[in-house]
Amino acid sequence: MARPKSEDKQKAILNAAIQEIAEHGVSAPTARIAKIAGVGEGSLFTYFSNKDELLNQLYLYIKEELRESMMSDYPKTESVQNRIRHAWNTYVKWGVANPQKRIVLAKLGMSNKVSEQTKTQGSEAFADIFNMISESTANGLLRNYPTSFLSAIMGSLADTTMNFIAGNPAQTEYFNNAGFEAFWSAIVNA
Amino acid sequence: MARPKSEDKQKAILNAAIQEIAEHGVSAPTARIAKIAGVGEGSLFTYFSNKDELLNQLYLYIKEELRESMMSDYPKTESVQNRIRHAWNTYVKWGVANPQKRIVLAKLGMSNKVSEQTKTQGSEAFADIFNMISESTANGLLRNYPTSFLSAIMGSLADTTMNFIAGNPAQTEYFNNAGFEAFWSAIVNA
Amino acid sequence: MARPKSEDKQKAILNAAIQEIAEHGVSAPTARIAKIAGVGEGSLFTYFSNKDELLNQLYLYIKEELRESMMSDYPKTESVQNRIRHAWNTYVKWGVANPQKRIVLAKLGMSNKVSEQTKTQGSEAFADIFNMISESTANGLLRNYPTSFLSAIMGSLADTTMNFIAGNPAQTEYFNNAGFEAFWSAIVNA
Amino acid sequence: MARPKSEDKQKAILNAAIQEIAEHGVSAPTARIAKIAGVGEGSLFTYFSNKDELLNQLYLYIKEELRESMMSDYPKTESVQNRIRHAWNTYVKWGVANPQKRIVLAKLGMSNKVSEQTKTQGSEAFADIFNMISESTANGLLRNYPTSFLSAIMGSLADTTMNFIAGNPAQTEYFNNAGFEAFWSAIVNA
DNA sequence: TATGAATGAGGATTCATTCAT
DNA sequence: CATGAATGAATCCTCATTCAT
Repeated sequence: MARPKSEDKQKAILNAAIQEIAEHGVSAPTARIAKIAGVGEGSLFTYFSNKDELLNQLYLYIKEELRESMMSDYPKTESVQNRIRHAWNTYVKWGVANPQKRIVLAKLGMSNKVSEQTKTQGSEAFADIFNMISESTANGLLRNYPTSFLSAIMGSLADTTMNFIAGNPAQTEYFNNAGFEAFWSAIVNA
Repeated sequence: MARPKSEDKQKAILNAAIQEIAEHGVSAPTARIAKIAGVGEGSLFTYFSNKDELLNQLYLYIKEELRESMMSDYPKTESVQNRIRHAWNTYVKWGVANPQKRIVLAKLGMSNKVSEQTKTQGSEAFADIFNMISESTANGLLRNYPTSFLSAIMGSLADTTMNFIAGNPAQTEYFNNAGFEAFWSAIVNA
Repeated sequence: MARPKSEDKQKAILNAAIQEIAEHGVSAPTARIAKIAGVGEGSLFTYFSNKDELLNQLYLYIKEELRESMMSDYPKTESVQNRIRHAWNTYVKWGVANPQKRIVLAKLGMSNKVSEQTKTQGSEAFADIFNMISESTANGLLRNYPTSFLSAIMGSLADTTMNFIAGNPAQTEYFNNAGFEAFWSAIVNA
Repeated sequence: MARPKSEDKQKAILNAAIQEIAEHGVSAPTARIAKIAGVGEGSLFTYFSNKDELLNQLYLYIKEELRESMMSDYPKTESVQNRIRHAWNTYVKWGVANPQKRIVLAKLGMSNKVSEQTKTQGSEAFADIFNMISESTANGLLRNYPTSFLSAIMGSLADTTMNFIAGNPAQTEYFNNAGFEAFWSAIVNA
């Protein structure tokens, strides 16, 4: 019986980690994360066996949230361009709405604490988008680049776009459109 | 803090820092950096007043090296497209030839140890390119986006390109061309 | 703290403690002991108010088991030499058969967690042997040393003997005899 | 140049460790050891890479001191019995004079932190005594037991003797003689 | 100026014990 | 009564920085 491991507390720790890591980097002390999460220093380790584990779980946690954001109302039946646009829009929207999570994802991605396996696992969530791009390459709509390259282009241009929106929130619409325009031109078969 | 006699030692420290930070991140101990540089761990602090200072100097050191690589044979008199292509090529070439420096630049860029001022100062070295893009926007060759946005697009697509080359050295030529093609399509006025 | 229903669980904990302490020392975590015992980590504290209490009880538990081993078929009516030989044999036999318990007894004996009172209490179980030696000293069979000294000599030589048997199980018989021979010569009145 | 690693400080740490471990066991905190040694908490780790290393070095340090005590005026040319008596006397004398070191040696010997290799190395210092016993066995003076068994008997009886002296300092002479008498009877060929 | 020993604040992690369930 | 989640004090160790040499 005993007290069951609370999912709330686990999430509180993950969210506290987001806050702290966004602000102070991957080296943010576990003690501070615990404090912000409102749990004891030791409790963090009942939910994550060690800091690395926390970092890896955090990476997947954010990726999963992003996936949900992008996939919840994914228009499977629409045209490819519309679907790509939808992916772009939802990604940018999420990034703008969750600047800390975006930063943390980037910091974790750079860190050698997050394993390749975790990164791979994180990417798998986006298989739908990957497949869509893959098909569009096959049918000649997009340039004949490796799908992973096209995906990476999307990621990097969307990130750049988000950075500019973050710096100029008033021009969210403008940069979102400009970014997509550039992106689309970059990948579409001429 | 007067400029110390040995400029060699200063560079040895910077280069050691590149090695260590590339491999172990910004948290690489100063003691290890000093050891690899072949100087005493205290000596590091006669060349850099503290670790943050070292990190900021390192950022500028690498940026400067990159600038030299890109600008040494910059074809001032050629067409804009050729100059942009030259910038792209030299950037990618440098990045491929100096994977550690590229990683370090990225890690330092993410870190909150490198000040905004330093980052700004690092960008100033690329004023020529910035200006060229600026002019090309004005004369209608490029899309009418803020120059900083166009520059950022270049940076992010070039980085993406380098990542793929790093993963597939045999296809250096292919990805360099594909990346540039995408980039050029992204920015050129339709 | 009222005597809990399950005496089995109490013993399970004591036996688990033997295992863990033999292998990892007195600092073996209560959580691990509980786990091996198959009880919740909190339950351990319903059987023993704290770790020190567990350690002290464990000391007595093993001593008591040893006493039973040595006394169950104690030949009260035989000659002194035979009785001493019987004590020696049963002690060595027990130690060889229960190497972990022997180690734990030694580790607990060294530890400052086990109180003097507990140690005294543990010795009282061997009053019969003590008395026998005492009488034998009085009637001139044994050297005129304090009984406690003679007892200690027996303990240390038996321990040494067991160590050698542990290292050379094939020569159990040999070392048992050699050890007793040395012991008897050491204490008998010349 | 810099400050040279002070041998004094190293010894201060070892001696502080003796004090603390004698009193509080192998789990004595490094911080407290450092404090008693009069050095910073961190300094301990410039002399010993970690606590285990400290423990192993401490074991050898004490063994070496014991060896010096026993060997400094070892009467190589005297009769075997005299030499054995000398070894016994100097051992007991050392143990009585250094009760803490004796306890620490015992505690370290029990601990799984001290490696077998260290223990072996610690024994090698007593090769002279070992050889003497070996020869005496060969020429029939001592019982025909393995030398290591005879050595162990000496160690255990001497330890027992020291324990009694520690408990009754006024009877040092008595127990020393009684102990040796028992020991000699135990090992000499009848 | 160069060195690396010295330092203590800081950080990850463990663990006996408590207490909600 | 049984459980194991919750806790924070305690512990080992690291590291930027200082300073004696």
